[in-house]
Amino acid sequence: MSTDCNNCPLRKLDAFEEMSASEVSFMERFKTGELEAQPGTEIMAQGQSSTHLFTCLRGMGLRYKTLADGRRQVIGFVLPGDFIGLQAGVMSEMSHSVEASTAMRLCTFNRSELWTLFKSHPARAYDLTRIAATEEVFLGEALAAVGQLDARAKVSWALHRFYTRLTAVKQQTGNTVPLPYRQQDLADAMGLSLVHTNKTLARLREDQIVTLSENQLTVHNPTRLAELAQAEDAPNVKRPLI
Amino acid sequence: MSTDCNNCPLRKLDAFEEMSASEVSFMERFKTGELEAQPGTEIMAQGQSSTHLFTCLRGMGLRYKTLADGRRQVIGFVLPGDFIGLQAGVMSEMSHSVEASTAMRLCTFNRSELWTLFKSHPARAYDLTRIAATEEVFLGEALAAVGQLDARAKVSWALHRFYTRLTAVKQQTGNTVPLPYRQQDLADAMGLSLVHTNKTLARLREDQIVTLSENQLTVHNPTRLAELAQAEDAPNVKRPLI
DNA sequence: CGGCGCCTTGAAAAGAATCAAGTCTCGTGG
DNA sequence: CCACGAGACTTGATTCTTTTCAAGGCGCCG
Repeated sequence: MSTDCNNCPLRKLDAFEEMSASEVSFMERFKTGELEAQPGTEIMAQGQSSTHLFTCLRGMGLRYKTLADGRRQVIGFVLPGDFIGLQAGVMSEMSHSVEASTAMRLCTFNRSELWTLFKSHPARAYDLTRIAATEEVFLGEALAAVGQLDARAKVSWALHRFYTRLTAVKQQTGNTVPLPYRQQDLADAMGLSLVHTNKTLARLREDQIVTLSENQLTVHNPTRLAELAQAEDAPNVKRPLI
Repeated sequence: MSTDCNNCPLRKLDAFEEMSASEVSFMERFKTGELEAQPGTEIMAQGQSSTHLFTCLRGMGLRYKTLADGRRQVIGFVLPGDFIGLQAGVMSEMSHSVEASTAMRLCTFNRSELWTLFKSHPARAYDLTRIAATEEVFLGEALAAVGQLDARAKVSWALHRFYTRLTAVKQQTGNTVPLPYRQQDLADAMGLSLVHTNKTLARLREDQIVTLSENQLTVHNPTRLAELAQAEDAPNVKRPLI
């Protein structure tokens, strides 16, 4: 039932770093099990603590914050290989919620073991810090996109980022990837209204840049999309997997 | 000339955690010196690596990203106690630049010693991760503000956050704090135009909420400001100091 | 004195939000 | 088997927030 860390399908991917045998065996002990989350399930709740931490093994989700007035800001998309709950792990509580958009399979860890990880496996602790720093970079880019770009560029940015990340974990077939989010999710991610997001998507489709339908994103013109998104070409470095 | 970590003026503040004697002595060794940065100096540059990491001891600065089209997004404000260069430390390069707005005094550390820190001082490594996670929380809130609030709330949010943070490190006198940033900086932080930011500030002044002039921010009505900013009252936890 | 950087203010233009229907699909229950 | 309703996606019309354009003021320094 549960996947052995030795045979972790993610770690084989180019996107992730290799791990020494002793590290793998530590991860094997660190991992307490697996969890299947149904679409729509809230995996972690804003303001709550959690005894468990997760790594997304399969499926996709959404990170979001709920504001005092009820508005929602989508903070990011959870894709295979993403770590969930770092904040709950090292701080008192989560600053955002995490929800499953598709069915998701999660590796589970005990928060209480996190300190053991720091004490006995500094390399893994270092990796955790890198994951946090990577997340910070990501959020900085999102902030720049939401703050500075116009609607067309914002939507392009979100789709480009999503396409790039999903391609890195080999979820694409040709130039199309699954995209299990609603337009409302996209709108909430980029700070746009649903209506305007929809019209912007229609224009991108007319211009033969991307097509978004039936939970599938097809990129017809990757170059143009990257231009519109003002994408900074990341020097495709491998990232750690917890 | 250089401040002894034993007598660090910051660590005495309520905002920061205590540190054991052995930790202090490690920090003393970890710290390689101090640096005085003049206003306008670029302390770290986006896309560059750095052999040094810093903690801000005195003064204030600005983190920002420059986009492909030349626009600028201010990512955050650097205040006393803030760590600078975590990304350069654990990743190949910085994703944003850091600039001094006032004269700044910086504690300097060697990037090459960072790994020693992880190996020999797991508690300090844990603290570093918490700092990264805190930054992530911060950016998430900024993203929500920029994405969801209207101009008035955005400006209120920025001022409220600034006032709150600066008060925590005891830089206020009465209800006024120094604010060494230009309106353009504020505008770039919240994704607004300079003109609109200016008009919004004028309205907040008319409404007797805050006054911003001559590099001083005076908060006349803190309650109303927090309301407008939709501030989530943080459970004033102490944060680690590196 | 002149120029430069920053703040301020008014008017016009544009971009995005809101309002208001209407379509399509899919699952449910009569 | 079909009517029904919910949820997501579309589209047009209108409103309004925010940007852009333009110009003037003020303080400071060479």
